[in-house]
Amino acid sequence: MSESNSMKVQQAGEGAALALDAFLPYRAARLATALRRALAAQYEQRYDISVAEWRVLVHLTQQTEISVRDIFTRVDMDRARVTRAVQRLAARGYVSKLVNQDDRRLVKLALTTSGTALASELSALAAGFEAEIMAVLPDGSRDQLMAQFDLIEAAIDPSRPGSE
Amino acid sequence: MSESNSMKVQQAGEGAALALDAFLPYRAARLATALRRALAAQYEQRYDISVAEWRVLVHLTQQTEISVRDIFTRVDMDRARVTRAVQRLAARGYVSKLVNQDDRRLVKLALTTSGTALASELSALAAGFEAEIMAVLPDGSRDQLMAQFDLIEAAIDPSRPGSE
DNA sequence: TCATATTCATTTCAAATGAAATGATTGTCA
DNA sequence: TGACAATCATTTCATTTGAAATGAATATGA
Repeated sequence: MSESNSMKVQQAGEGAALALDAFLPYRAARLATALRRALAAQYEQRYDISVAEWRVLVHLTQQTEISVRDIFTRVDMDRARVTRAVQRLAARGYVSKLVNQDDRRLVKLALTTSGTALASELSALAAGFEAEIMAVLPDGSRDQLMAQFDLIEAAIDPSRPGSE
Repeated sequence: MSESNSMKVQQAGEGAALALDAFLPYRAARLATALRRALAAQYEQRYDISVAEWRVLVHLTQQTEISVRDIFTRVDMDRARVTRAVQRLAARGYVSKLVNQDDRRLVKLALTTSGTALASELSALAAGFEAEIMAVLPDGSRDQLMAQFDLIEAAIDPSRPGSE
């Protein structure tokens, strides 16, 4: 510590002082972290489910008989993370994992009965959480936000337009 | 694989099928990741700077003579991550680290001359990146987004209202 | 048909992460 | 004043992460 330094320290300012609090990537990251933490606090200990596992579970409520690839291309996790989440969920009996006989490289994932029950509980929890937050925003904010998010994502990665 | 299973698989649906694509925490996470990746792609290799280091640098353009604590309470990184980012930045001469003589537990961080120069380049890069994205949104979207983000964050953590 | 390329899920391994422990300093209050 | 609590930055250590390697299966094309 207290490095013997002949380095010159310069006052901040003058240059291009980026306003971090109004900088979209920073604000988006901060918002996402706050939301993730607050939501995870409601299910992580109670159900012993990680964020990655939560995402896989909820995704499986939308489409069943789906592969690992189907999930990680949409859910913004890499293949390894999905594989691990699925392993834990399968080990606990929430998800069934079968080989797709049409293409035996693929895995056929589906919720089990207990997985469906758990996913329902988690979905209800999540919906309630979101409703509480949305209550503080003006009407129509949600659709507005989603539309803006869509536009921004399209601007970043033009190869992934719209929903799918 | 192909676990011998007598588990029953249930069709998805019926329960509470949460619409993931319209679920705020999920969409915020996806947006934040997309933005972070796209921006980092522009500076990580070119300047050999990590995301954490970028945040510390830019934060130091806003306020100098600041402590590790000042940064991690605002920048959404834990203490260890800030400490490590600062260490790498100091080792490369971008940041000076001195003991605060008023309270010798605290560190007094500041940009060096070369750190200021680097931060300026990075800020310009970031501003350009953001401008490109904002160009696809209707006028006024930025302020609208920031206002909405503020409200949401306030709803999540009432102890951290507004900017400060 | 056969050789090669591609795709998928998993595993490996090095690096990043963060909760808790540590050591140093300052604050509190009897 | 002195004992104890609180705060700060750092380090430790076990876990998580993700890029690349692996092995298995399918697609391609000569």
